[in-house]
Amino acid sequence: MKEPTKIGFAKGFKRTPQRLAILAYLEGNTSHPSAEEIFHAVVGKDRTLSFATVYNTLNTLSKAGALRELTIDPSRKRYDPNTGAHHHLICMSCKKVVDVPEEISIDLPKTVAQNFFILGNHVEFYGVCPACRKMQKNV
Amino acid sequence: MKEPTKIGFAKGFKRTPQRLAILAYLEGNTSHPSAEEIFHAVVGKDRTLSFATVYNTLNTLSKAGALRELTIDPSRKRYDPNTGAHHHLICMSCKKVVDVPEEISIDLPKTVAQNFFILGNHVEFYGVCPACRKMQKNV
DNA sequence: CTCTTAATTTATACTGATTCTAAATTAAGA
DNA sequence: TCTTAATTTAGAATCAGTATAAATTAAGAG
Repeated sequence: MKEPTKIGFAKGFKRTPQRLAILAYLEGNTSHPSAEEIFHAVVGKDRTLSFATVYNTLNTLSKAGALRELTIDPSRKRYDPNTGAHHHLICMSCKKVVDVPEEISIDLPKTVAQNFFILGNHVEFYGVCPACRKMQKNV
Repeated sequence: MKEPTKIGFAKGFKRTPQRLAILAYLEGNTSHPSAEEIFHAVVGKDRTLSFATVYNTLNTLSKAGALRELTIDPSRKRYDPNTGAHHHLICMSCKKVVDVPEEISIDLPKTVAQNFFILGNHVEFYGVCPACRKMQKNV
């Protein structure tokens, strides 16, 4: 009598080949892919996959809390299967996004918090990745 | 021989009524408006304003560093005339965005920073604003 | 003040991301 | 094996934002 460990396997969710392929691609993925990137990667495994299914699945997983929608890129959503508290390092040059696995606790003085009940935070660090640093030096 | 204090007034930039109206609306504005909100607010003052001009002006101001484009809202860009280092408090219920005027310095251990050259950070605090807290209690 | 010109505005067409719709398919469980 | 609700699908629709090209105009020269 095992509890299902993953969304998509929970009661009321069907174990479709499309979902399994998307989940397999996402599992442990740290590249913060967009819907389009997910579609292209997964359609290679499951030829029948449609774009609409990618969106459906991503929305279902997000609502179920099994996936985090990142609002980091001004032009599209990116998806992160790591739902634990962590942060991101963004290369301002090539736009690569890298995980910062630490939790960061920041205390805001009450005056600053303006009576908000604070539940969490997300830090985006902006910088230049090693590869881009090298490029810049060569120019 | 005054230096122009604002973008849009600098050499090579024309002082058009549309720009002046947009700048006037943005000046000191802490509501983090979207392009659409800006258009609606400003078209009331200057009937001739077009949507395209709003985008043109916002892009010009952003490139010139007089305006910050916020990537906070998954569905559209928001604009912040406060270009100094600060952070944001986001109500998860009503989506209101409030400024956190403090600078926050976070040191990342080298191992975590993965050799990125870090230039800055932006913290999003997620919480529930006072108004929404009251609502929730009443439900 | 008038002229010239490059910057700007505008309407409109277009793109790209995402959502919606409605019909066809299918996993799951009786 | 059957039934049914969940899912997939193609394609249309929507929405934010960008591109285009013609018309307008601010600004500086004379």
